[in-house]
Amino acid sequence: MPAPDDQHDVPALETRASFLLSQLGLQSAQRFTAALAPLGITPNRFGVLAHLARQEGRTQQELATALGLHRNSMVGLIDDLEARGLVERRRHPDDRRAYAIHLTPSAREVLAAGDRLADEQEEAMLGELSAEERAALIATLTRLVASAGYRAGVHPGLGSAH
Amino acid sequence: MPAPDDQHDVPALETRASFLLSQLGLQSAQRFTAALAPLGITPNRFGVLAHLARQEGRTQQELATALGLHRNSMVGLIDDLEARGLVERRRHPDDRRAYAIHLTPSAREVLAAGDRLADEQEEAMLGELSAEERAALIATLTRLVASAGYRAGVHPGLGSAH
DNA sequence: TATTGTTATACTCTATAACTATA
DNA sequence: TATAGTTATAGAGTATAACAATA
Repeated sequence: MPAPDDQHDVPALETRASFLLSQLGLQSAQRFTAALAPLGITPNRFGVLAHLARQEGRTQQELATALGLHRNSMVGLIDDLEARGLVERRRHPDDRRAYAIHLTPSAREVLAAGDRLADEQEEAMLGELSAEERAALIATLTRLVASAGYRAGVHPGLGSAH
Repeated sequence: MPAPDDQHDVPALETRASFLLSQLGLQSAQRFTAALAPLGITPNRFGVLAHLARQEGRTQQELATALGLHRNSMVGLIDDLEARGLVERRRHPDDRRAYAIHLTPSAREVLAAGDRLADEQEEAMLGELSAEERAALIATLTRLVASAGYRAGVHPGLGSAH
């Protein structure tokens, strides 16, 4: 049988930080998705709740802008969260076109539970590293995020900037 | 106007490595997608070519298994690459059910060009870091990938393991 | 005239099952 | 009976345009 012509002068993807980051980043997202599933929400929904928790009463448009997605997409996200009893659409006091989105007590429980799950995941992913290595990694990653021009805590996966 | 009730005792997503990795990883993937676009391929296709470059003549099934996706999905990928003149489906010498997939000279140019683009992206993303910081980052990420059980160079985004 | 929220539509990806031809 | 490749279909996710109510 003709042996396959092996060639080893090939792009070494696995030694590049950009590839490793992409690999680990997707893995991290997939794990978090699986961890949140029993709570009935996705990382996207969790991100909206977390953002709301910092300032309730925002309009859908404000939330969409803050999270970098289109207001059309926010409709479905809020529909979902409302159907699960995690947010309420109240009338906006100043603008009768807009809703003021508020968290329910149930949402605060979900946020706390998700936070615990994120802690467990952090432990599982970084378990091999020493405290110093963890600190160095987080410091470096934080610098890279800042230099990329992202606002802290805003994940690009929510939408692709409109 | 009623001030929104700010709350700052909230999950600190942005200080967790898992969140930062997810952010940077997706960013890295999006940049690479944009960089490869002028070449007419996506990171997925590039990954198939890169894998093929290490060992030509593989069957679609072997490629699918190696890259962690279903053979059904490989059909479309190979269709695409074949239509663009990047791979050829030759008859397999030992198994008349299977194809032996081979790269074209054009594919080797695409691989080289993509490799250059990946270098440029690495430079753009890590530009702020010193040589020591880069080395430390890559070493740490490599350990994390290994501990996660991935094979080097196999990206989980290609498919979700079947 | 511009903006908030909504709906409808289309397009991409992915997942699944079922079919054929070979083994 | 199992395997390689194919096809068809359905579902999730996302992007775009157009609409009604209000500013």
